[in-house]
Amino acid sequence: LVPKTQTRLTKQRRIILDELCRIKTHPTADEVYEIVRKRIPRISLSTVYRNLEMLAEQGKISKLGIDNERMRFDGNIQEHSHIRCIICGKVDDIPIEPKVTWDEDYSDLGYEIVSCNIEFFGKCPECGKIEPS
Amino acid sequence: LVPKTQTRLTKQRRIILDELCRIKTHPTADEVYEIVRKRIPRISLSTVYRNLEMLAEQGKISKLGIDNERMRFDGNIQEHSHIRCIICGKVDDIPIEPKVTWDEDYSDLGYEIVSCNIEFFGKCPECGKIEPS
DNA sequence: GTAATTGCAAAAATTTTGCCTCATA
DNA sequence: TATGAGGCAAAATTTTTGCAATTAC
Repeated sequence: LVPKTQTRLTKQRRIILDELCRIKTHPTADEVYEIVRKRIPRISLSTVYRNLEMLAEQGKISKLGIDNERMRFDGNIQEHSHIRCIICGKVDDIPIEPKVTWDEDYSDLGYEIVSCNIEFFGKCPECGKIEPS
Repeated sequence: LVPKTQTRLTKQRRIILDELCRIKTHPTADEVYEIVRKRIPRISLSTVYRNLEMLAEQGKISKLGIDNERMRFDGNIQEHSHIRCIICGKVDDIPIEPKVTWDEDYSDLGYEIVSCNIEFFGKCPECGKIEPS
């Protein structure tokens, strides 16, 4: 059995979540720190990191991009998508480009859309064997 | 006029590109360093970084994920996609989920596909004004 | 009261830069 | 031979960790 450890709603945690839900941008840890510091001047950056991590684990916030991402390089410059193993982090190529369509008119976003990238997530053959769903 | 600066094909650059095209994985800079080191034992990690950067700029290799990505957090846990400005890096929400379809049968990848993420790239209203295409 | 959490400082991990030497074109 | 590029070491940047003090429950 896993000893269930309670989580306490500290002022720091509450305010970090509160601010993150309020703002429309997608701040980095450092930016969250600067925002929260206006309400808790003595908060430390490591508290921000720890709480962002915990809130994301609990599904109360989400992370953009890939967890612990370091830049990866690809010698194949043909257009192709990737699939990333959610267990071991391995990245493989997907040979055929999927199609992306949307019904909504995105023009009022004000963005000029240039391209899009699709990344799949799944369990690779090895990890699927070890941890069957 | 921009003084065109020539690029030289050094042994280091040639071998980095060669190895990156050979392997099917998508190594980090550090992993490229370890691979290339078998052929050029005295190469330095900074040379690897510099060349990966240059090769990517020249379009001879590509980078997975976002350039200079730091982890970003989002207080909105509704499923939604994002669009990232290719000029200033700002990330905005896209309200309606686009649809992804594919014709190919991906089952022989051996992956159990769990989800996929679509990220759009474009010019945000501000940057589109400054640098019209 | 107990143990989860904080703040601080130091360490770890990743990437970039300065500078002098080397070697490609 | 001129200058782009490399090697090395140091700096910069981002994230994690150890620990004593604090605080939510």
